[in-house]
Amino acid sequence: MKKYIPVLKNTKLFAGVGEEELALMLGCLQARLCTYKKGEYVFKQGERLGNITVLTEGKLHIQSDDYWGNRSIINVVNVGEMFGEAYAAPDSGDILNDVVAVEDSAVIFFDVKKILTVCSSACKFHSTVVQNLFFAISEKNRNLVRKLGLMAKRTTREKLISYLSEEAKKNNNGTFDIPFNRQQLADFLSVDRSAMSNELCKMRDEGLLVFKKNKFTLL
Amino acid sequence: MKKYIPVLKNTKLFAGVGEEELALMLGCLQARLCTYKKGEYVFKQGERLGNITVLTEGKLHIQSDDYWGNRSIINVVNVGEMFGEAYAAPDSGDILNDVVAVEDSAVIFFDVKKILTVCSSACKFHSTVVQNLFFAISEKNRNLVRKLGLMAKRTTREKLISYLSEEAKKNNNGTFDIPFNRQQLADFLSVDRSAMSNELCKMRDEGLLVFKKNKFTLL
DNA sequence: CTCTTTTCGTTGTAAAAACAACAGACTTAT
DNA sequence: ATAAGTCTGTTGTTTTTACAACGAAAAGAG
Repeated sequence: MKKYIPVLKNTKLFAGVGEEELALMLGCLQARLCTYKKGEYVFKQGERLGNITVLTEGKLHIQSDDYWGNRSIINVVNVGEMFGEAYAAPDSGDILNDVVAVEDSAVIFFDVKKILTVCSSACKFHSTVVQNLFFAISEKNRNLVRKLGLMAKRTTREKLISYLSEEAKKNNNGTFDIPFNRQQLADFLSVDRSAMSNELCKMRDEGLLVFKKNKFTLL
Repeated sequence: MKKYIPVLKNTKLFAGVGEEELALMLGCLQARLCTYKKGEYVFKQGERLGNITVLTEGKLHIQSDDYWGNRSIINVVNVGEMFGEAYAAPDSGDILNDVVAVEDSAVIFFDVKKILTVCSSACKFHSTVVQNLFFAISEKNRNLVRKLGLMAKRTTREKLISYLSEEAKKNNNGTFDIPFNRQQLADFLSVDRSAMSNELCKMRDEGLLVFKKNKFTLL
């Protein structure tokens, strides 16, 4: 687990905490490391959660499949990002989505109670972490609202334009890579893949954008 | 403002704080009361926010209108509920949605900094409020994910069934009132009103449910 | 390198939603 | 009580999406 300390140091959760303190806190917060092969589930819908988790290696999707097999990708978790923090409160109920590794991944679990309860001695950075946690969850909240704005768009084209514009803005560049293949992008936007592919090509033919595989350029 | 202390006492934000302490905290947290007539805006998209707010009277919608006039209702704020808490972090950026009074309303504003900074003396309940704030924002997070699940549904019928089922569960009763008229429900689900109305009537004719105005019964 | 599997674009058809327009029921204000 | 305005359901048309099926290109395995 030690080897991930440099990763943890750069997370939003542990912002402002030094490597030495971090090493101490790993014990204090009862950190556990688990690894997952591509395709394995970290959590499944309906489970209970008593942990806050940080992805230290790989990539995860937060998603759910409905009765008919339609998949909906809620969010992507990248290295250094946190997940499960919305279930930190004691009466949070079952988790609503699956969390699945889309690459070989490593996850560190922290005991929620240990984080929320101010500890006795060593960890003077404890209160920093609690505040970090609050800010991080606020940010996630804003991102969820942003995604809701995306999902509220009525047509596939509007969804694509909104999504790609945001990605361009995020990268400060009209050219950028998206973290999805076509099927995943369709699942993220909740549309049919072939219809989306069709619409993308129409937009390309109209001169709105160009793309090659996952690299897009807005014109 | 005093007259709203009983309301505040029952909010999730001030859970566990007595009325006397609350009276003190109002000053400590620099509470301000504002009232709004039906239809007035509390916040507009693009503004900055340095407050956490509690609705003490009336009803609000968090919504946004796109370029073509399509309205999307993100959420409803009822008496005793909080809003704006996702912008408590210092670098939260502009707010993404409008907040509008759908009834004559009263809102109490609290200074975010005063809440997050532990105060000197009187307010021994300060840390309670900070933890309440964290739990409340976690819950809102879960609700946003739930709404995303709704929006991910591909057809109007599926959206309706999901929404109405959740409302029934929330009320522990197959018969319940919804807080929307038809146009608002359509805006909440991001579908066309007439198409939705049509679908509702088809579902009624198929014997799935009955309704009269805002009162629905699932069968 | 060859074979297999996955990804992506393309097409045609069927289903669903958006849109527009309108009439009747219900509300609200005067 | 009347008139004006709003809300809701209904219908027909147009647009968009979903679905299914397939071939070519790309990626991965042996």
